[in-house]
Amino acid sequence: MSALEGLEVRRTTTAQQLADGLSERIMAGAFGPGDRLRESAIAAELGVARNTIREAVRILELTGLVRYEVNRGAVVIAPTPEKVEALYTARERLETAAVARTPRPGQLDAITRAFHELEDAARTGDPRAIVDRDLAFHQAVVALLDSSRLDEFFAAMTQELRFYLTVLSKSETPEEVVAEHAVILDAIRLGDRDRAVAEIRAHIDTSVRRLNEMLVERHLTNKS
Amino acid sequence: MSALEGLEVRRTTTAQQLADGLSERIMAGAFGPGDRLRESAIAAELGVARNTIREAVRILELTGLVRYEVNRGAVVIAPTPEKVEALYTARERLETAAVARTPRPGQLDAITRAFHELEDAARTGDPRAIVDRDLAFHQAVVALLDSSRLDEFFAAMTQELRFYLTVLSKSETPEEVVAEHAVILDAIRLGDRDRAVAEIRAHIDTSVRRLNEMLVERHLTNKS
DNA sequence: TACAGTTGAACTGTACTACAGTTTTCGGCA
DNA sequence: TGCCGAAAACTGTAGTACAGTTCAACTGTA
Repeated sequence: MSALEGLEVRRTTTAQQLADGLSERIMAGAFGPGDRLRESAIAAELGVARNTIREAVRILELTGLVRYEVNRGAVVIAPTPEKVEALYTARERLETAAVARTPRPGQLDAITRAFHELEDAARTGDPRAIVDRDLAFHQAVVALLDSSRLDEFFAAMTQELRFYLTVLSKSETPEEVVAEHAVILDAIRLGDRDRAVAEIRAHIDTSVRRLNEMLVERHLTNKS
Repeated sequence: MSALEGLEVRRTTTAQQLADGLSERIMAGAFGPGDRLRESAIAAELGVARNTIREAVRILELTGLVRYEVNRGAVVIAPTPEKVEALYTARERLETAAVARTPRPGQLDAITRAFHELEDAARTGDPRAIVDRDLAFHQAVVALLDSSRLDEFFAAMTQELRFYLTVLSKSETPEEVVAEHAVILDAIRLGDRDRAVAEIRAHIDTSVRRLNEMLVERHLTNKS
């Protein structure tokens, strides 16, 4: 079997590929929040039929990056204070529940590794990479819950959040980011559950506050 | 604004209506787990175009009741021991995290109310109603987490679970169901978090075990 | 100048047709 | 019985068409 290791045929559809591609573009900011995805335009530009684009966008909808409005088609989600709040509340519940559990050794290692990768990213200073590692760290924390379904759910939220962060072009020095996560990791490693919970809370609190500030700011500049 | 309360025009598409209808049929058992939803057949029967059915099924996919397989189209999800396990694990994590929190008065009332409705349903003996109230009780418990996103996530899982239960035609006397939930409610009302967590665990444990037994049974009878 | 009403272009939602490539079925063959 | 290959059934995609909706520019009016 090893001679055929990794060999695989196409096993995907045009619509799926389009969905992936569109997802990337949206994440990269090619479409802003609230923008409509015009089917005919996209179809023409990419040389595919409109119904294929429609399928692709429906697939995209699964990831939560766009939603359909009747007679307006697919619209890129837009962050609002309420949505950000709801997202972070869910995160807080999951992450605090996670750190309240006794970690298995492998899980601790995974979190520690995630932290070190965050440090590495911070050194390079690439904001995009930092955000990625930041979210990966939290994903590793949620993995403490030992639930694949919750892992998936969190991953979906992460995707949404990453988009918001991209849109709002986060501001925070890499050192601060690392420091904030270091205390969380510390508490987890020491087995100090209460402190871990408190640190997670504090971390999420400042995050949501900062995000909302950026939101108002963006709103104001958009008005002008 | 109250003069226009509840007023709303049609605001829905054919595909959405079809999705709702199909969802009902699937839940009612018109399509068994693993069954394919054949587009042309459905389209012809309902007198709509095939791409409209396709859209409807994509919408259905959002609820998790079907998933797409390349070149096989939409397939109704089927319970497997692994899936049931994963589903219940996620439930356990959420519900135990929920009862570990201090409930607001309104929340306690909601749970109590849900319990009484479960009792009422148990008296009628209608299995379908009992399952509905059972799940509603747990939804009320998860609401303790105060997170709309988690409420939605749990609701989606509930939908999936309800389907599994329908398929496997659950066996358990109404009295047992009520008794199991009564102890949970009790623990919550008394503010005894540890016991609440333990009761939730026990409840979910027996549930998953019973479901898996029914799964094996079904598997065996299907083989014959 | 501000504003309500009208109009037309741009789009979405849906239908229908077509066809290549895949899967499934089914009858025969060993 | 179990395997094999051809036919049938079905999915994925393309392309066209059109009614109904949305939106923005235009018009006339106060």
